[in-house]
Amino acid sequence: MSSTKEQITLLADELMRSKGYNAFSYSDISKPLGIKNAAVHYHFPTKPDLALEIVKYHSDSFDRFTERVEEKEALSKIKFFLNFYTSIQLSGRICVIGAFATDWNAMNEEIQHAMSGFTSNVIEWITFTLKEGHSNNTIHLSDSAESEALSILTNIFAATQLSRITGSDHFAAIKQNILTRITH
Amino acid sequence: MSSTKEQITLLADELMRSKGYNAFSYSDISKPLGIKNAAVHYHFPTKPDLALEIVKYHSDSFDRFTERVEEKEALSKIKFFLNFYTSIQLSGRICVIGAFATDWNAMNEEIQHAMSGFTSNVIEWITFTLKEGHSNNTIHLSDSAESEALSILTNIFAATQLSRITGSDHFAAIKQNILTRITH
DNA sequence: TTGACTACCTACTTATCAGTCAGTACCTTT
DNA sequence: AAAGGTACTGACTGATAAGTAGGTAGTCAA
Repeated sequence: MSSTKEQITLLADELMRSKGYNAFSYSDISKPLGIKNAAVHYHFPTKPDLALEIVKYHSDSFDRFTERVEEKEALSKIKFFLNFYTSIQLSGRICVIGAFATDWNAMNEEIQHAMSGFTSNVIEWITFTLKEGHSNNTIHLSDSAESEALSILTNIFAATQLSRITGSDHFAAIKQNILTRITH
Repeated sequence: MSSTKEQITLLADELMRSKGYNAFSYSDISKPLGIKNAAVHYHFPTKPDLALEIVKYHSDSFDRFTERVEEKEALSKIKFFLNFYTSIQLSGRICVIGAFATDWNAMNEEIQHAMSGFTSNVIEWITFTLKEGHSNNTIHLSDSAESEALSILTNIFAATQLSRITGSDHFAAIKQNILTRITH
């Protein structure tokens, strides 16, 4: 049902987050989809165009996520957010933030700008949600909401990276540590 | 004073951690050093050989670091460790753990094994140091030493990545958050 | 002083990369 | 039925990638 353009985006995202931006080629996309390289270039003239689409895809996904959980309790929202990273970890991928950060200096300004905006949105959402939970006594904060948000975000996205190297037990431990910190 | 081999290793490490493993070529190394591509291949026949040397370099550096701070107080050791990451952040690089994690599935088993060993050593050292500080009441722990170690490590190495995207203020906030947590 | 070794260089190969362009089949719309 | 747009394919190109073969200058030990 999904269009070729969507299939390309999804596969490129998968490749980007499993091997890295410069480790996959247009052939790695065209071959599994049974199309030609030129077809990929038709939808995304250059590789940076494709990278930009990946950022937009994550941006849209995150927006839809925040809408889906909007009516839930603050602590529940954070748990859903962390569970989303569990699914990333289980599929052997890493968070898009870490993937782009590594190749940052190989990216153009447009992509950097889009990634900055997306990442800021994520930080703002966590910060706001922590404040929300703090104000109704369901979430404990021992530092400013933004500092705690930054701490949680770096913990969980780096956990997807670290668990690649040292195993999934470490992901679980880090996730649990976050929950212990904000609920104790 | 430093040999060509050392210069190659240092530059490759710099490139790896600023652009990513697959974004630099042997030409990016040979040109700035005023040597030919073949000279780089003489010291490191293949690119994986070069990547392995980078891991060994960080492994050795970390061993020397732990020896240097051996006689210091536990909290001081952690502060030196975090300050090391500040210098990484200031030079615009990212931690080698994050750099290899992103390109993990593009690395061979030998490199993965070396990185796993190195990363485990880092985790063990932090864990041991936290226990040391906890036993003489200079470091506060609200979870197991290993979980706290994993949390601190992911915080600080992801902070070098995140600050690329959203600015160095976030690095400072995350670093401060770690210190607040273990000293409060 | 001969022979081996180290640390290169010159010149090359093969593969793959991103990207291009002319052409075409198949819809719509008019 | 003609015209135009969409979504491709086939057949390229030029650049660059990693890697190699063969030669050479300098060092050093016997």
